Amino acid sequence: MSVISPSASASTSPSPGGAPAPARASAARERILDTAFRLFYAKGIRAVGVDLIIAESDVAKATFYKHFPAKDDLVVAYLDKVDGVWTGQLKAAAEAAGSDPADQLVGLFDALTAACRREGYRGCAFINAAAESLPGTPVHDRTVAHKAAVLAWVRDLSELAGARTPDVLARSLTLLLDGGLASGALDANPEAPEAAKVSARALVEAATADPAG
Amino acid sequence: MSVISPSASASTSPSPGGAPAPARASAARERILDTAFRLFYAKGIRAVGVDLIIAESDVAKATFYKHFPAKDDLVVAYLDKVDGVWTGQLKAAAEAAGSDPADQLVGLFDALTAACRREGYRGCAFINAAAESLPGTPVHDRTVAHKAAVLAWVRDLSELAGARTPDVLARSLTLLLDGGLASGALDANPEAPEAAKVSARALVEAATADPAG
DNA sequence: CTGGTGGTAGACAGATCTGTCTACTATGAG
DNA sequence: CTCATAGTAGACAGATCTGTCTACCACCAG
Repeated sequence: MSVISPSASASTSPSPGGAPAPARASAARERILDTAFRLFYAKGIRAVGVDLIIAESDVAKATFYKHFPAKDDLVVAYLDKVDGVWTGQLKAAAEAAGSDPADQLVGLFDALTAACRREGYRGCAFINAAAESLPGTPVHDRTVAHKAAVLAWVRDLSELAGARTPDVLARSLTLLLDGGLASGALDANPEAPEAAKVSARALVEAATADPAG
Repeated sequence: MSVISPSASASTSPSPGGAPAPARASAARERILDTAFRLFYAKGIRAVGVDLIIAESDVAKATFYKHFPAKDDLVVAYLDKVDGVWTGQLKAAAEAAGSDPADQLVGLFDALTAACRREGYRGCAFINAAAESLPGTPVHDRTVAHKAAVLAWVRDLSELAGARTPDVLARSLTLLLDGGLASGALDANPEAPEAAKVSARALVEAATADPAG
């Protein structure tokens, strides 16, 4: 837990032409990460060897291992990337549903519907990664952290929506979400995300309805 | 789709002493399958090599390949076994809740709670297997078939319970169930199965309540 | 001109994994 | 006794996978 990069953002040469390599985000590294994003998700992590990623990224083996000393480092970077994309889609779907937190809790399920519809949809990258890793490993921990972050966000929304038991509501909604993510991979049928949204609405309404006056 | 075993059940020698090998279920085969059940679930399918299964089963390599010509054949047999066990637990939990189908729909979630509590729980074997296989392969198909069978069973119960839209209710409940199975592996916290059951009750009541008179 | 940085190309080592094959043993039925 | 069946023990081939290492190239800052 040392300071990794003192004044990491204070790049002395702030991308002169805009072209080359600002420290961490070299073109080669991005190519590797993009390839990993595509292949790991499509085929599974263990099913994709570093040799394939290297070939499809058009980089040299030494370049690969310079950026990612071990395959697992790339896997974690891949999960970081998926986290950014998926969390962004969830929040965008929620905000698209309006400013009412209760509506947002229902609206976020539109991200699920869209995900399941996508060509090559193969379930939740995190659940899949967890299935291929052992508890306690960095990869598994990254998955747990992602799910905890989503749960915390939904819990905050539930509180804003005035749920009587925001913890229970958030847990139920993420359960529906995870179920939809997992089922969507096994059943192309669009019924699943639809049912998830309908159920989410029912649960949100039940949890926020005024019992008396 | 040919007839695999004409009069398969008509074993000419119906287990004289009860001891030896009634055709398909030799002791060696059972040992292999038991070992696979344990190791595949605990570590993942790709993470377990046939050599390890052979060593832990105390069989010879030739014996292994006689019973399971390829590793994937063992994987499918493993999923068949899991299907039997898990489906049995689901139905037992449902029946333990009484004779009212609505109660059974809620009670089946007790199987989820029990599963998540078990030492070494690592999620749903089928979701995990799907994460490690490609759509269209026998292993993946077996997973899809299992999920379809559970959905069909829950749908029948929903109909018996008098749900207005048994399809939607069944879909929602299996979503909660799958979500609980997936989350349980990422979050030892027993809140998840509890929330699943509470939500299930709410959804069942909402779906079967008499809207007017 | 020099030296550091980031990259290319690819051989290589060592482990591991699936599946085959040979040779031998035990047992029970006819 | 004979023969088929089920099993044991383990070498072996061939593929694949991670990670290392050598050698070379291009560019830019000082």
